[in-house]
Amino acid sequence: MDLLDRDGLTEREFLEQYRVGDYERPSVATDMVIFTVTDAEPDSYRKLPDKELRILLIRRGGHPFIGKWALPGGFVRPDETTEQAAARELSEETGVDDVHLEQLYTFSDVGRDPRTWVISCSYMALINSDQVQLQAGDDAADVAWFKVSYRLLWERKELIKDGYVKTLEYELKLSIEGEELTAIVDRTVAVKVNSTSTTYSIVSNDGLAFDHAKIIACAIERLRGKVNYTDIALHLMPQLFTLTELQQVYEVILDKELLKAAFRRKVNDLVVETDHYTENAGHRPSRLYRRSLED
Amino acid sequence: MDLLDRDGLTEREFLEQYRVGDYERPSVATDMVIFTVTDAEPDSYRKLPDKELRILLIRRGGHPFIGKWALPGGFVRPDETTEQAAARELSEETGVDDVHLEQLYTFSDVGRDPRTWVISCSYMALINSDQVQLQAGDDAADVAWFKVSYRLLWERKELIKDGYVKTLEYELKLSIEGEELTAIVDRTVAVKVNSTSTTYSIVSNDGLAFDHAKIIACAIERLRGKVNYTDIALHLMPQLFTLTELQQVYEVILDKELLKAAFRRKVNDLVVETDHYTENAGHRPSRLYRRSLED
DNA sequence: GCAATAGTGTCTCTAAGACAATATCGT
DNA sequence: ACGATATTGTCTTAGAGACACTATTGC
Repeated sequence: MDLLDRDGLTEREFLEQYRVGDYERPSVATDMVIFTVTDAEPDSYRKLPDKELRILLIRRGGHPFIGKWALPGGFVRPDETTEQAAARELSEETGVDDVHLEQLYTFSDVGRDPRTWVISCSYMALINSDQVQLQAGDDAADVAWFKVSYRLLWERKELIKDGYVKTLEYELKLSIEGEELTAIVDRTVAVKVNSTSTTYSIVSNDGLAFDHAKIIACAIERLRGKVNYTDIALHLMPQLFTLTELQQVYEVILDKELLKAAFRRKVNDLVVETDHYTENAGHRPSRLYRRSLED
Repeated sequence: MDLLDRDGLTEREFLEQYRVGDYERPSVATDMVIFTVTDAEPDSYRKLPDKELRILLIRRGGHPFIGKWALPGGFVRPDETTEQAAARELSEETGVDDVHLEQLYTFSDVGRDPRTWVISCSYMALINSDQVQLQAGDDAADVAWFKVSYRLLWERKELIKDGYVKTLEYELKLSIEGEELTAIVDRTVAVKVNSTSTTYSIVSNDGLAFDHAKIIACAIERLRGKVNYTDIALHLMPQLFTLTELQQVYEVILDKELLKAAFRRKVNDLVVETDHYTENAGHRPSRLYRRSLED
């Protein structure tokens, strides 16, 4: 049963004598887009607070991109998977480990890291604000939860030979008290007879390190897509929540308003009602729900 | 504007003196799942041929996994992206370059390659049988287009503390004249209060190298998912095709029968009718369509 | 009572499922 | 004429969008 290769070696013999060639290898890192939802300050008494979608960024303390903000991340070790590396980073950075974690995309543009050849496998994590202590950082001047806004600025469709090219330009705005980062990201879809390809490019970028504006854009689009056909948004909710709060989270993710009746029908199977209600709200109390673990 | 780091260096100075550390780096490869559709031999005169979904595999000529079949792939070079590496492999292997190419997932299980630490960024390509010459290989005894079948064998749901674990077991069968490879792949979805995670594992595997059964399963699931809400299947069609042929392609991908009337309504916006018809079919001729380049 | 939110009812419109009826070729 | 496929029609059902109406609290 032991097959021999051209040199007459068995597989075991081959592996014993195997030496890693000295061709060049990249560093492989993971970068994480960690989302959570927070409450804004309510405008007036008895009004419900607005929800805000936020992601965690870290200010770089060394070159390259010193002083710029970057996604949390780090290099993958030989004894772990990229997913384990991402979970490790997440735990180090936020102290949380039971979260929704999902691989996004692997970025490998030549020159994306000016130091050396680095390929980044990006992940998205969703945390509810119960789990993580915001602003509580110790030396936290260099770690912050930025409010996210991602809006389509314009789109253009250009006909070419055997197809067309469609360009969508988005503005990504990340803000905290006293600081605002803005990046413009293009998504270009080239449709030809036999192929369709999509590429992202950074048009301008103020304050974000590396190609992280692309990674964040990619994460937001994934999140927006999945919100519509999965229960992914429930990972951003605390244990108990009202349907209005859930709807606000959907709205802040999708950046558009939803109809109440239709929304409640839609999420009906994703949640379970409890016997608890909100109190002292200045208006009619609301039933509290929890995530359904059925299906 | 030139910020200095702790050592008093500007970014330029830092990059000039930067040396790659000697911590371990992985090799990064791309593996490609290349799909196409072929016609089976028709049973009788005047019957339409059935469609078959196929992928390209290469028989390994050296250790490890000598004699087993593997996905085409190769290592990524420092001057190219993973996508360019995939396109290069595809072109070398099939001679085709204007195809639908899409990143799937990055696999990094420890020990997935017995030689050394290899992380694989997998891609899926869709080509139509017009573009590639099947069976035409020169030294093609070691390259073959395997017919694909991927079926759910059973599913189980087990309740655990704070959630449940759902396991779906699939049989992946790859066959050519005189050879059949079978792998059993489990997809396990663990749903807990704060997290949902999905993992694939290979239960048994007869004839496929590395973890390629997982990669193929991942590709088929992506293809099945996208067929329902994109025009991705049209990349498997020749320039001109009948709606019945298109329906057969959908059916062989999804492994289930569709209703004709509903199917035609659904794909109506994805195709454009032409003035051509099939001829000499032994029955009523069918209008030929082409892929729509609108939307 | 009033402001604000909670929760439900219903009409319409669209898309999908199911099935049937008719059309048109090659032999 | 017959076998096989092509193409269209329509009834039903499910879901989303739109909008309106009633309910309930704290102040």
